[in-house]
Amino acid sequence: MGIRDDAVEIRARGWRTLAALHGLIDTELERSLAREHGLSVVEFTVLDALSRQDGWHMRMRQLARAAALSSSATTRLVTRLEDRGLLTRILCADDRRGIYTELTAAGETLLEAARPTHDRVLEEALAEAREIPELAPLVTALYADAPVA
Amino acid sequence: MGIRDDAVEIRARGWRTLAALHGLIDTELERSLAREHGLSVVEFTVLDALSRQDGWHMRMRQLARAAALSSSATTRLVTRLEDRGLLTRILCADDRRGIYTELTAAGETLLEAARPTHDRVLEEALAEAREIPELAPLVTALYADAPVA
DNA sequence: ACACAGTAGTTGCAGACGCATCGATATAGA
DNA sequence: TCTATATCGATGCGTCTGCAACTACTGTGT
Repeated sequence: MGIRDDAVEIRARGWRTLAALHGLIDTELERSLAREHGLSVVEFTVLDALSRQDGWHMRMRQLARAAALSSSATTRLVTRLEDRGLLTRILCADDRRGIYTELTAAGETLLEAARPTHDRVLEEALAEAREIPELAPLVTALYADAPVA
Repeated sequence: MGIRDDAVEIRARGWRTLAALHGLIDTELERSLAREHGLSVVEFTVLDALSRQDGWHMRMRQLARAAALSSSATTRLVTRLEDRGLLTRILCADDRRGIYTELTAAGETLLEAARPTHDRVLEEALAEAREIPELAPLVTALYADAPVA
């Protein structure tokens, strides 16, 4: 058990910390967004990703990456949001295999309504995590990773 | 938009980074552990948590926390692993509501067999994440958070 | 022009999850 | 002591997920 095993253990510990912090935040966001706006975390993530996109449209595959979802899950997620009138599918003219998704006015409205909840709960969850010794350093690192200006 | 909004944006960005890194690692671990050992990430997490426990037993609720799972999911997860003979339920003598879970020899064996896969894929996933500009700083922070000695 | 490999998105299917609820036990208060 | 409240784990139910297979389209090489 030398340097090599240490590295393995450090990675494993880091991963456990990362997973624990992620789970904590995700769980609280899930509950609050669902209760107050009828949105899941991935749904919010997709709407948010679309709103931060130039021209407000993205292809399914980009969406899948942004939400860390499989393509099949993305299909159904987009279908759900489309059925609720929060976004629309737009056929790609140049590549007829592709499909663009774009936020509707209703989607934008709901997103902006949900954002305060999202931000508040995220802040609370991070504050809570800071009180847990194993998680505190990672929380600090998260703030430190902010862009320089 | 002053200091306050900056803080909100920094948190949101940090959360997106955290979620992206978690998703990347989780997806790769999931695939590899399933293919090579028939284990999901949470299943591995539970076996690993049990193996790092003094006396090798934990209560359901501790397990739920360690795996960031609801208590109902924990019940079914333990049932699955018990049915496969990887762990056993033990009634609590002092608190008859409680149930301890303990690794069996088979569980320990499978865990040790799966550990190399877990460690290797984790290393690969982190190396991959390091190549992605948005994720690289967080990966570095993960290593830096290692205990001093 | 044509076959072929690669990519985009959808669908069938089985498995896992969380919420709400429930029975059983523990603990605190009148 | 007896009742009220809280905690632990299990179960019914509806929803979401990934994998594998499929269709449709693109681009390359011959």
